Amino acid sequence: MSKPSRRSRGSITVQDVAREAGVSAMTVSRVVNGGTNVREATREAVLAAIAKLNYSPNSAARSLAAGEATQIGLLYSNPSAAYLSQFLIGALAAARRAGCHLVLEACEGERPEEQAEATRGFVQTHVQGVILPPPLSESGPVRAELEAAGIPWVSVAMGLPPEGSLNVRIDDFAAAAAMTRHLIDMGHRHIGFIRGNPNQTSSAERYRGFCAAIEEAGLELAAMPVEQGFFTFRSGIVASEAMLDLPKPPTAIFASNDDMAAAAVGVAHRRGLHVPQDLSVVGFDDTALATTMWPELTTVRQPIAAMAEAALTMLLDELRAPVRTDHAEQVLAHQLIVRESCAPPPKA
Amino acid sequence: MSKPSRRSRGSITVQDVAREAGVSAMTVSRVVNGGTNVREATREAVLAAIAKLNYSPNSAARSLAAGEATQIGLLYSNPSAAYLSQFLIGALAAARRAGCHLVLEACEGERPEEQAEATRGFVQTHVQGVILPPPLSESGPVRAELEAAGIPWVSVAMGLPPEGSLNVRIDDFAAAAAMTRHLIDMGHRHIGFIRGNPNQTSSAERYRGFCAAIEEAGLELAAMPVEQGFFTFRSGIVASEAMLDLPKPPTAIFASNDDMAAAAVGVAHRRGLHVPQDLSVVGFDDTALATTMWPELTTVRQPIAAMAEAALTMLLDELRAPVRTDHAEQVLAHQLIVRESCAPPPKA
DNA sequence: CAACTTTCTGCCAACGTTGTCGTCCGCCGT
DNA sequence: ACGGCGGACGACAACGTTGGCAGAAAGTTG
Repeated sequence: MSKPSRRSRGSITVQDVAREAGVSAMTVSRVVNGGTNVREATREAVLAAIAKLNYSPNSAARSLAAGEATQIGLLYSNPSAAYLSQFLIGALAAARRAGCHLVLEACEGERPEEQAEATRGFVQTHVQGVILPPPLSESGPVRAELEAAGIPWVSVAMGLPPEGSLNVRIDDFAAAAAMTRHLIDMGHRHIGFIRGNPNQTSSAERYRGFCAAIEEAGLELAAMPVEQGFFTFRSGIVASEAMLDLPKPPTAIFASNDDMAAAAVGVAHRRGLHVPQDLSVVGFDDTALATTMWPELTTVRQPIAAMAEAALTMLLDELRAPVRTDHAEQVLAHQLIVRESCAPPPKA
Repeated sequence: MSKPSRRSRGSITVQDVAREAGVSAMTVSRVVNGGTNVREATREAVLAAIAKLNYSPNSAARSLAAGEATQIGLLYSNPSAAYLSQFLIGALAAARRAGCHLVLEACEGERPEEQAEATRGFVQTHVQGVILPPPLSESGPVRAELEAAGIPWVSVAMGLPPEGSLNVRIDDFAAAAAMTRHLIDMGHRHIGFIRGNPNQTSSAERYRGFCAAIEEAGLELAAMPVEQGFFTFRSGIVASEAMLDLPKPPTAIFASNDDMAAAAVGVAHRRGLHVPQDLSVVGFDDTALATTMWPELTTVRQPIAAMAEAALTMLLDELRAPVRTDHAEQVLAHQLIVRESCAPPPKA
């Protein structure tokens, strides 16, 4: 017997499967991927051999041979940690299936130069494509830098994506409208709205959704208190205080994200208002925060992990496409999550 | 000119660098990794060529040729989302440097069979090693399954790791003692403690640290209210209510994690107690929650990302070691984060 | 200066997979 | 019945890197 090889990992390869099934390695490969032009009997034999030997393809060899994109960038700034972890889970799952690596890069700064800088650091590491979760999906400097380097990117969760961009999102407008309708259906007629950070188009879309539902119900939009927030907990405190200081405070507050909703609940408690008996509060995003507060928050759930997966898949399709596809958009379904922070308004 | 190759990626390879530097590909490889036995002049020439051509090694080819471990499992259950995102960031960074893939698997269930099941699913995907963040780092079924399959693993953040295990952690005992001392230094003499989930040894260690600091200060341990919690927000509510219902409630509450501390703050607010004027509350972990509440939480920060990196590195060392190293342990530094939820006790 | 040791460096093969292209076989139409 | 055609499959090379070995260069000693 010849000594096998100096550095054999002893793992099962296509060759082993091919021998077992009595076919060639190429046929095994064909069965494993897609499997066009393989006779049914052959396929079954191969599948049986795979099962018997417990074969799993070597992803390194696969990437090498196929010459596929292997480094995908993910530029994150500081969305809520809960958002990021869900996002990473989805992206990782898709990346592993595709056999590519995720390259993370943090971009903490707000300033344009900082964002451009982080992006350049990225370009130099030879990533073939970039995924941009919010709020960076809307950052001008980042996109300009990628454009200049000729690197394709996918924006995630933009409210209103520009024409010709690759993006994955939910329908912020419809979700916000549905939430507003839920409040109206409960009997609220005086609803405060805390807007999101204006640097994201989803803020505007959510506000639009709110307005549309109000008018659709025949209520007077101008009578609704609206405060500007910035998606941060602190901005939520300021906005809610302003709202509750009004001569006629609202009976419900719709905050554009969970952090600000949590702030509203905190402010209400501090003023001796009970939630939801005295004041209903609802949020948006369904982050972990929504269930680590009391009462638990009624909110809108985005399928974050699924959005990340869709983004990565879209990006890989783009990279592997022989010709540049001009534009792709995917809108995933959101979900209204009803918990305990919302009740009919107190009797006047 | 000969047409290059049917599937040339046009990327820079070692060959290009070698040609540019006037050496062989092997020498380039040696310079890139470690660079033992290369003359200084040669090294410089190679580095110059690398810089000039902007070369970056192909990780797929590298993994393939070196035959290194490429699939590392990460079995996560449901620690706080903030914890997981930090953990993933650290693990991903290390994984990319090492050129290996992270395989995630969720393990939501509490029941032993569910945990064993999730682990088996893992074993079948041919992961070479597994990282176990808390609370799974202490799960008997998971570890038994891995042991049976002969897959090495690294436990992260166990309080008191067993002999002969690979693990990365902080000193929970010292951290809890330091936090307790901080409260005592502020003047508190009557401090309540909410214990963590008994399924994790870090809970016991944190409690030990608390006790040690109390006795060290000459206070009577038996006089301190202690309630059992389970690291969840809800368990924190129950524990804090019990504590504040006491005839002589404590002036400060030390919760074994941030979620339970947030619950304590919520309960206090609901009873009209101001934090920190009437009651000080401190937590442990420094998750995102600590800064999305009001007041912001004094807590202990674990270097989560660094722990994940250390765990992955340790695991790879283990896998590549020719002989099984018997035992490795790494204790990273924690940090006391002082914020606003803590003040001297009210005058009696 | 010769003989020997040590440090460097290059050639070849191998890692496990997929793309290309050619061959073979059977089926169909005429 | 024969030529053509297309589907199924295999042989071979290539992907970019690293390990083993051998040979060259440099340094050391008598």
